[in-house]
Formats: sequence, structure tokens, C-alpha cells
Amino acid sequence: MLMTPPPESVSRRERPAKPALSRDGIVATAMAVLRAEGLERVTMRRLAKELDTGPMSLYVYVRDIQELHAAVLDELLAEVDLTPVAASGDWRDRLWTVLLSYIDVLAAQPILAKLALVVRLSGPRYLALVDGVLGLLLAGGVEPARAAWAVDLLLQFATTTATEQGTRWAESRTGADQEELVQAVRTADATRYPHIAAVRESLLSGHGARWRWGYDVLLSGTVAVPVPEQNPLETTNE
Amino acid sequence: MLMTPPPESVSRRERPAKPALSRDGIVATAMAVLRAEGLERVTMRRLAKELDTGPMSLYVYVRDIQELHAAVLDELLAEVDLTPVAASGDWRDRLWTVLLSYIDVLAAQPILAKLALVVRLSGPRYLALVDGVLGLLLAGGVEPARAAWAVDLLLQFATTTATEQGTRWAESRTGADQEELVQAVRTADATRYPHIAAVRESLLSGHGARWRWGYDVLLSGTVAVPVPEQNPLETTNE
DNA sequence: ACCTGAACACCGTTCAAGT
DNA sequence: ACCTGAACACCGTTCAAGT
Repeated sequence: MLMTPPPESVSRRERPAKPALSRDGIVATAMAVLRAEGLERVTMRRLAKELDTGPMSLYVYVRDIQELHAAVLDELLAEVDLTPVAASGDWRDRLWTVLLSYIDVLAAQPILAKLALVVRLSGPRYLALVDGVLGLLLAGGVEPARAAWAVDLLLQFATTTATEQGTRWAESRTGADQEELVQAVRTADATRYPHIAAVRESLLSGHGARWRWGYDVLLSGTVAVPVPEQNPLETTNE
Repeated sequence: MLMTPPPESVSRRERPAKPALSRDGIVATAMAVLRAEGLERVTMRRLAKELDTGPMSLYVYVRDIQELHAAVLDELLAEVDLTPVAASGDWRDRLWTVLLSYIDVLAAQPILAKLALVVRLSGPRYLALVDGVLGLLLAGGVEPARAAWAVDLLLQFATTTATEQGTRWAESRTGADQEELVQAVRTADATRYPHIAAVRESLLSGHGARWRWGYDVLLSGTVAVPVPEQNPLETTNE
């Protein structure tokens, strides 16, 4: 008995030791809060409490709450399944599978998909996703310059789809918005909005099929429309 | 002299009379604050102050801040120029002109475009925009069911474009995000991200031309890809 | 360089009470 | 039904001071 070392908890009080702060530690804590309580709770103050410090201590490692949210989102993209990139089979189907995985990850929390719509990601996970999508397009024989431009279009489309899927699951506040749009379209005055009246139900139809159609539209258009002649002086970002 | 009625300001104090609250009045005040100080300042408390009352008085006319923001955004869409809908000329160019007008309205404030990305609109101005886009697609001979699905795609694309254009003007916080992405792409490791390395500069090139290319992709795809067979039992929303 | 406490300048919304 | 004041439960960030 006397051989057992004294419990560390004695020298370190009851708490399991206060680890040194670090950017990684902050992001890891943010991920834990994200999964346990949602993005809404990922705040500077909340994280500081979790890390047993004051909010201002975090500013040594993170510029502001937006950068933290971006870091969390990038980290979350680790869950996107990129194995289809190196698999075999029709590249269009593999690309769609990758996008569906991305959509699933974001749709887990409606607010997450909305964040993805609004932040400009640039972390390693996002780069890996871009690289994967790019790889599939190039494997499909899409001209490089066109593939580069198409990635944005495809990922933006997928992100939007994630917000729709997300709000279908969680009957959150946005579910009410959606219901209001449905009602507005259903009851839209045929004199004032003749074209809406003409296609009323089509505007509200689809979903899975509609998403796939959207994807096919993007791919089909990408393959069909050449990029304009590039002026070498304008190839860089403004 | 004695015939002139006593100035109202006497009986009503110095202030120019406190008008009765109404939903329209609240939205009008919100629009004024929006234009004068930006969407960030369109808060319940700020509007209440402007209307010389307490924040809670507004809740009689507006469900919550999100509904108010949606109302403001819809109102703002009154500025979108829909005259090309009834004009003559190539329908594709007219549609692009309408979308550019929509983009301009949203790009005036980056935060506005971001809001548009996230809220589901259903007000009269938004319906008018949808009706106009729909009208042009139908005029172009696009099959009605396909036109209905294409509207969402086109408007989402335009909204995304507005956020990009918006952040190009205002060097706000998102401008920094953009700069970080540019750096990340420029310095992306060629071993880890081979496809990014292969098309590096193309990923960052374009802008005006890129937007127009995206639009052409959407139209071309819409014309090329038929919607799937509709099961009549599934044509309604869920 | 890193960490902190207190303070500033706000938020949206609930509640209970008034008219 | 409409309006209100006070309170609740938070925010992000600046500042000045500590180690």
C-alpha cells in the first residue's frame, strides 16, 4: 500500500491539472464544445471557462472569434471521406460521393453549414478537399483551367445543399423560414406573379433528385463551356 | 396671426411627434439605419431607441430579429432592376443583367450578401425577382419544370458572387480571409496537394470573367440536363 | 511573451406589470 | 391588445496591469 505513489490529485488539487494554453489545445476544446453543445456555444468566454482561464488569454493564440470558427470548421472537414478520390469507378459518381460526404458533415448542424457558406476557409483540411475534387475533375479529363474554376462552383453548391439538408432534419428557426416560402409560393397571386403561378409545384418539388440534378447541371456545363482566353497579365488575383 | 393653429410641437413637446408603432414603420426605420450605418446596427435595441420606445415593444410586430432582417432584405430587393424582364433582346443577356443588378444591390455591404446567403426569403420583392428570372427562362424556351429548379441555382450563384464582389470593395475582415486563402494556395505543398499545385494560378484567376463563366455553365447545364421523371406523389415539398 | 481581472459597449429575449 | 421597465443571460474586445 505504501508503495503506491501519492495521487497526483493531491499536489494538483482536485482538478485534472491545468494544461498550458496552445492554439491546438484551444481548437481541440472548441471541437469538444462544438460536438457536445453546438457551434453557438463555441464562444471566447465559453472556451476560456472550459480552459480555466479568462477570455483574453485566448487572444494570444487566436486573432478573433471568426478565425477560431474558421479553424474549427477546417478541423471538422477531417471527417469528409476522400477515399473515393483514389478509388476506381466512374469519376462523376466518385465526385458526387465525396460531395455527399462533405454535405453530411456540414448538415449535422444547420448552423455549421451556414458558417461554411460565409467563411473563406484556407486550412489544411479544406485544401485537401479542394485537392481531391480537383483530382477527380482532372482524372475525368476536364481541362485544368476549367477544373480550377469548377471547384468553387461545386463546393459552393454542395455547401448550399448542406444548409437545405440541415434544416430538413433539425426543425430549427430556418425550418419556419422554409415553411413560409412554401406558403408564399403556394398562395402567390397569379396576376402579380404569373410565372410563379405557372410552375408553382415544380418550385417546391424534388430534393434528393433536385440536388443530383444540380450537380449534373454543373458538371455538364463545366464540360461544355470553355474558359475565355486568359490574358497572362490578369491571371493573378487582382 | 391668431388664426394660425398652435404649433403641434407645443402640445407634443419638442420632438417631432412619436408616431404609432407599426410593422411598416419598424421596417422603414430599419431601412434607414441599414443605409446610414449598416446591417450590424439593425438591432432590436437600436431600433427601439430610434423609435423612442423599449425593445420589447417591437415584438408585437416582429417575431424576432431574424424575421426583421429578412424583412429588411426583402425590402432592399426593391432596388433590383427588373425592367430587362419585359425588354427585348437576347434573353440570356437580359437574365445576366438582372442578376448583375441583384448582385450590385447585395454587394453594397458585404454583410448584406452574407445575410442573403443564409436567410430564406419569402417576401413580395423576392417573389418578384423569382418571377422575373422564371419569366426569362420560360421566354428562352426552357422547360417549365427545369426553369423552376434552375431559379434556385442561379440566385444562389448570384448571391455567392455578391459576397465575393462585396468583399473586394470593402477591405473588411473577410478580405483578410481571402488573402489567407490566396497565400495558402500559392504556398500549398506540391507533394501533399499535387492537384492544387498543378493548377495553382488558375485557382486564383478570373473574376468578372469567372462569374460570367459560372453563369454560362449554369445556363448551359440547365438547357442540357433534363429533370428526372416526376413521381406525382412526390411533387410536393416532402 | 504570456496571462489576467475588470470594464466597456453592446446583444436578444423573458417576465411581470401596467394601460 | 398593446406597451413598458427591469432583469436575465449572455456576447467580443480594449485596457492597464501583472508575471
